Amino acid sequence: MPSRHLKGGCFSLSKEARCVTCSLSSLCLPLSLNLEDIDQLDRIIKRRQPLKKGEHLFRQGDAFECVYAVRSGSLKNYIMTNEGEEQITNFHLPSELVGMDGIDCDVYPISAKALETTTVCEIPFTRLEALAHDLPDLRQQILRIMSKELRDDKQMMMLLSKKNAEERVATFISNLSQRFKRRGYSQFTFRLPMSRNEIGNYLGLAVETVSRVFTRFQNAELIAVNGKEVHILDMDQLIELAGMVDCGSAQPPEKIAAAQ
Amino acid sequence: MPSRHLKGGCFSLSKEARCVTCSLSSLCLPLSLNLEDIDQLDRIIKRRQPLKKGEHLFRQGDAFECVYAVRSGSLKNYIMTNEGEEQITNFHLPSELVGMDGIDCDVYPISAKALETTTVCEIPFTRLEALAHDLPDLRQQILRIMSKELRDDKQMMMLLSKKNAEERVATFISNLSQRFKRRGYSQFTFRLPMSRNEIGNYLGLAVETVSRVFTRFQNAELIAVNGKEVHILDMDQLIELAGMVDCGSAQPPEKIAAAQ
DNA sequence: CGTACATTTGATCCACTTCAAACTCGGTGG
DNA sequence: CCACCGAGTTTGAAGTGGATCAAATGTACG
Repeated sequence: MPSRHLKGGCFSLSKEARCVTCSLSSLCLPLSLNLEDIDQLDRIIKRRQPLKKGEHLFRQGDAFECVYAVRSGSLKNYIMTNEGEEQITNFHLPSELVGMDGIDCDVYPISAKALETTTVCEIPFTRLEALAHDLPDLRQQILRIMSKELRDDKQMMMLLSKKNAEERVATFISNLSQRFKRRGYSQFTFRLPMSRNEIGNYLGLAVETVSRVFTRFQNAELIAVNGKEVHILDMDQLIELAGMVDCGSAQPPEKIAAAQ
Repeated sequence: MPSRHLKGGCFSLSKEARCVTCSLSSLCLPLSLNLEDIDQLDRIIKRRQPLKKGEHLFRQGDAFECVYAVRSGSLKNYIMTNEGEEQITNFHLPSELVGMDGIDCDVYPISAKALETTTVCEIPFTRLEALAHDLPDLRQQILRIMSKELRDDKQMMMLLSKKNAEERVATFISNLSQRFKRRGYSQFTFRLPMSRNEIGNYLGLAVETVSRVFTRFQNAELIAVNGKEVHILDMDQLIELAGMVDCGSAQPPEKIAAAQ
């Protein structure tokens, strides 16, 4: 299989930290690259020390230099309103790419902060760009990732402008569930890495409203909640309640839309 | 004084319709390309017959084949909720690129419809991709355009989840004003290409609310409105009211964020 | 010049926010 | 080992911004 020799200088941390052996590679940047190309990508990626909960990966206004792939843990992205309050724009789970919206600025337009202990792969953007010059598949994958984020953003706009509180929370939970599933975790039982406050901020709701909807869902036996632990008891109804399916958010674009 | 006509750079269509002579090229895809490269880009671009008001450029679910640059007129993008109502996700003015969020689907995830008589440049995506293989500047420009859209989307999320009705409308008007200005039109006097209904849909407000805010602004002598004609009387206060500056939405990323 | 549609205005209603207070839980130090 | 603290969460009560309903006015266009 891998004809290439292991690159020199892989000690303690870096030993296992290679794209070829990474269980997330099929969801991440290396997708659709062949082994040699993955190896090239590997060489420009730095594995950083884990971030502790609450630490920033980067701050709005920092010089834009790298994009990052989450390896474990989770992050939130947020921007600041001019009154100084934060608006969370995204949560990131393992395999997801962070920082792509800084490409045409010299600085990151958003901040990224760890919700728990989190490890990331650091990818210097200029080197990624240079590599993409030679690897059409990598280029395409970058575009795919960005256009997927664009589509997710449109779904989020729809949520914020058309859905009521229950639909928002149902959408949020079922979306998380699908993402966990894709990453090999249970789709029915998981731990929310973010606080109620952060959920509310993200969904455009007051904390109290989020809390109330959680209890309502619990009473309706849709879910069972214990602090941050969530069990989904009735997935069908939850998705039904969520309203619209997040087409393309969880699954690759099969022939879903073809039916239309 | 009435707003000038949109001079997308064409009288008899195909003859004048070349990127090199197009007045929009500095805002559009050719930005930062040299003359030769522009010429190459030119060759893959098709100029279509103008769309009439209400016609679709493409529909959600159509096979994804091309991206489009608006040359004159304007478009709206929208997605359908599963109840069949539309959610407008964007309005597009001349020089703006449409359809990039379809890249990783086989189909367009949104619809694009003309708000008025509109001409576009049609760019077959596979050919664009092939060309981008040889032109790093073009590649970068594509990334820039997409990442700019990502940033605009985050701003929109902030608007939808944190701003009240007046702030939303003020943001909307001042944002349009800046975009018109960049394109060489008056920033103080312009014609809204969309209906009140569409504004409300886009901003997550009921039509009635939009209308009320317009009259309130008019009474406060912030703006003067006559149907779709808008005069901005007090730009400073309007921007003040809009709350947060759309950093990067209108201007290229100067050293705005550096101050932080 | 009249019909259909878009916009405006007024009156009422309601989902969510806000304010206030109790409760839970993980951690910490006496 | 347990009392205590503070942040996060839940619950209750009251207030409100914008939605909805209804109707009048304005406007485009065949």
